[in-house]
Amino acid sequence: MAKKIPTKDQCFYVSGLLKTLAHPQRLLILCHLVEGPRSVNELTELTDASQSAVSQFLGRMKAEGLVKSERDNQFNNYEIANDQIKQIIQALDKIFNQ
Amino acid sequence: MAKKIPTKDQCFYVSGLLKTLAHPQRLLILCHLVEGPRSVNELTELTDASQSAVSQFLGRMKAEGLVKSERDNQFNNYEIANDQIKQIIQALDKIFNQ
DNA sequence: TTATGATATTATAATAATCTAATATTGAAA
DNA sequence: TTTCAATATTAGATTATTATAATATCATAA
Repeated sequence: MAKKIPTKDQCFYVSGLLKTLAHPQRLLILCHLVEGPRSVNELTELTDASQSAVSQFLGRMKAEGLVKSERDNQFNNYEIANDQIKQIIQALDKIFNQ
Repeated sequence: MAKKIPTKDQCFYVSGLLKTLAHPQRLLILCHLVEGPRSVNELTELTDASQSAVSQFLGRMKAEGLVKSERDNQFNNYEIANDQIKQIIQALDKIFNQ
């Protein structure tokens, strides 16, 4: 069977996701989130970005559907939004980390 | 065994690659190149970008090591530079195209 | 209440990316 | 040698992205 080349719409959609992934600290945050939910504070400590920056990263990734969050009183715990995102991170890990 | 979180250096490197991938027409070009080498003209016809834009896309992707090119007289045939790049495209295809 | 820790928002300056138009190069063919 | 097709380069205006600083919100504890 012949390979299917993606449509322009698909390329727009996927490249939009990649654009959000394509930032060193957002990517690092997502790698951590693959391990499980983390609070903003935890993620701030795990990266070397400021609290404001991390909150903005998470806000953008949430707006674009890469992560979701659940409030636990003062804490806001973020996690990977869906399996496609998890699969991208895992695929990148497999390709570059072995 | 515990999962390995990438180092900052790895995140910089991979996010740099992703940044170059994260463009609808560059991504489409790469999807075509997975099928085999293509000339600049062919790629210009397969996308709806101008010849100048396609040449610039290819130039950037070549500079960043995503593609390589081989001149065949007047033609310049581009292809995927290495297996890691091919694997990224194929992984994305698997995740989003099925 | 007041204070405090956790998080979000806003504004802004600096930088980077993008597209287009114009022009240059290069090899082959006439 | 002139022409033409294929490709590359350059310059510029426009727009997007980024990091930082300052401030706001909001829940809890004192």
